[in-house]
This record gives sequence, C-alpha cells and structure tokens, in this order.
Amino acid sequence: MTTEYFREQLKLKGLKVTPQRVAIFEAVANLRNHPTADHIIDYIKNNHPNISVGTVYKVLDSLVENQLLKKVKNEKDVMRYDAILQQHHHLYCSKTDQIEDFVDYELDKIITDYFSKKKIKGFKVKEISLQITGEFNNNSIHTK
Amino acid sequence: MTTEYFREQLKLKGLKVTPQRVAIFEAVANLRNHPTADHIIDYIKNNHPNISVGTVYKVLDSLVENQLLKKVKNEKDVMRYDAILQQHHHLYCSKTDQIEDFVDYELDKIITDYFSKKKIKGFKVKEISLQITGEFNNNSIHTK
DNA sequence: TGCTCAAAGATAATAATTCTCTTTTAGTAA
DNA sequence: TTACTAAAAGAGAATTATTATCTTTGAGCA
Ligand SMILES: [Mn+2]
Ligand SMILES: [Mn+2]
Ligand SMILES: [Zn+2]
Ligand SMILES: [Zn+2]
Repeated sequence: MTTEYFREQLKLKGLKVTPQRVAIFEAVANLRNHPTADHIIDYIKNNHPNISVGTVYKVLDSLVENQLLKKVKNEKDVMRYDAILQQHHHLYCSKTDQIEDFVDYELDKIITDYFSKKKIKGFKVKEISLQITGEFNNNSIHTK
Repeated sequence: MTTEYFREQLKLKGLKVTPQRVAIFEAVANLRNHPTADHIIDYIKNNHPNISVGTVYKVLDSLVENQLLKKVKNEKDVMRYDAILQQHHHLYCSKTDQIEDFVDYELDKIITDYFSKKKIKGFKVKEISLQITGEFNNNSIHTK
C-alpha cells in the first residue's frame, strides 16, 4: 500500500494532505498491531523527529471522524487504532496487550443472517463485531 | 439483591468485608448501566460522603481481579464496570455513551457451536462477546 | 479486648489526552 | 509564480482519569 494511496484517501475526504497526516495514517496501517498514539510517534520519529503529540491526537481524531481509521475498544487506559475498515473481529490476549485481527466470512454470514431475522427492538444496529478474549500460544505470535 | 449477598460474595473470595467494598459492589450492580468510577462515587455519596477516589479505584480493581466485576471495553478514555458476570453482549450507542446489556442464549449457542468446530490456531479462547454498535430509539431507552 | 495486617483516606504523582495560543503551510486564486 | 488565507502543526500548559505513596483506621481474629 503506497504513500500515494494514503494521500488519495485524505483528498477524497476533503482533508488537506499534510506530511503529518500521511505519516500517521501510514503508520497505523503499517504497524498493523492496533497501535497507540505513542507507538505511532515512535514509528514516525525517523521522518518526523519533532512531531507534536497534540498533532498526533488531533490527526487520529480527524481520521477516525472521517472514517479512515477506527478506534479499537480495549480495557486499558490508552486508546488503540485500526486502519482496517472492513468487517473483522479482534483477538484480545489477556496476558499481553496484543490485539490481533480475526477475519471469518462464514461467521459473519451466520451472524448477519441471525440478526436479519431477529431484530433488537429499540436499537438500530450499525455494526457487529466479536471480541474474543483468551491467550496466544507464545510460539505462534506472528509479529509480521 | 440484598446487601447480605454482596457481603457473602466478598467473604467467599477471601476479601475483607468493608463498608466501602460493599457500597461500591452494590453500586455497580444497582446502577446497572455500566457505570464509571465517577458514577459510582456520585451514587454512594449519600452513605459515604467522604469516600476517597483512590479507594474506589482500588476496590474496583480488586473486585475485577477477584471476578466479582468485569471491565467493559469502550472507546472513551474512561473505564466502565459491569456486575453481570454471566455471558452477555453489549449494545453501544454511538450517539450517547449508553451501553446496554444484550442477552441471547440462542445466539450464544450458535457461536459456541461454530467455535467448537472451527478452532483459532495459536489462540486459546476464554470468552467471546459481541459488541453491537448502533443507536437507540430515543423513546425506547429504558432507564429503569 | 486488644493485635495486627490489610484496607481506607489524603494527597501527590503520573500518564493519556485535550486545550490554547502562535507559527507554519496546503490549497487556491490572482 | 506569487500572494493570500483558512486550516493545520507546533509548543507547552491544562485537564482528566488513574495510580502511587504514605499515614491512619478498622475488620477479622486470637
Ligand atoms: Mn490515564
Ligand atoms: Mn486517561
Ligand atoms: Zn483490527
Ligand atoms: Zn453488561
């Protein structure tokens, strides 16, 4: 996924294409492990040694607002971000803070079918995702 | 659910039964809407006008640790707590911060069945729950 | 009834995030 | 290409949630 792609996405949303926005957007996508603001800052330090933390938070907010990123719910006092917008689920490790993506179309179909029949009264569903909590086997943690 | 019940639960876990612990535990259970530490403090102000916020956080931590409460993941920078331990899901309102419980045994069975067949390799599942994001119809918000 | 250790209270410290203000710059139009 | 301008970035202070430290209190137990 090239830098040009990220610039384009920003443009499509009517956002000014700044080096900071591109770098932050790209960082979340490349890091892939649902990074925190801090992870992102570390990651872009080389090319942006003096980026302001306020900028990072503001950019993340606006990317989320413009639906180019999503926040990832978790039970720590630090927000995490996700560049994958398509429907997917998350594996939460209760030992480490690792969060991995879990994609399963068959499961998605089952759930979609179920909720197309059974409506939740008084609530309009926009999105359904699973949070799967458990533990990774140490040896199978794929860092790349 | 009587106060005696909460005292008993604490005792069963080998925790000292203090008025603060009982009050906080009871508050989360009675409030029912996945309160924050702050909500809890407000709620118990009458009976415990001088409770220390540090105490509230420490008690909440230890109740979670002892599996008498659960943290509720959400995408705000404030933790929320749940006294319902049995398997259930959450409806997240994207307009307000309302989080409501959603219980559905049929759905649980479908998901359990699915995962009993299809294992996730490299990951030992402990718990699966859905986060259902959407919007409540204003008129059907049940505050009690 | 008194001991003792764990818990509560008070308050300072920390960490994540937001805010305010000044400077810079991307986009646009002369 | 240049100049203008609104929006964004930077710097740093402020805020908020949470945690830590230290002293005092009190629950459980002999
Ligand atoms: Mn914090
Ligand atoms: Mn915070
Ligand atoms: Zn993800
Ligand atoms: Zn709940």
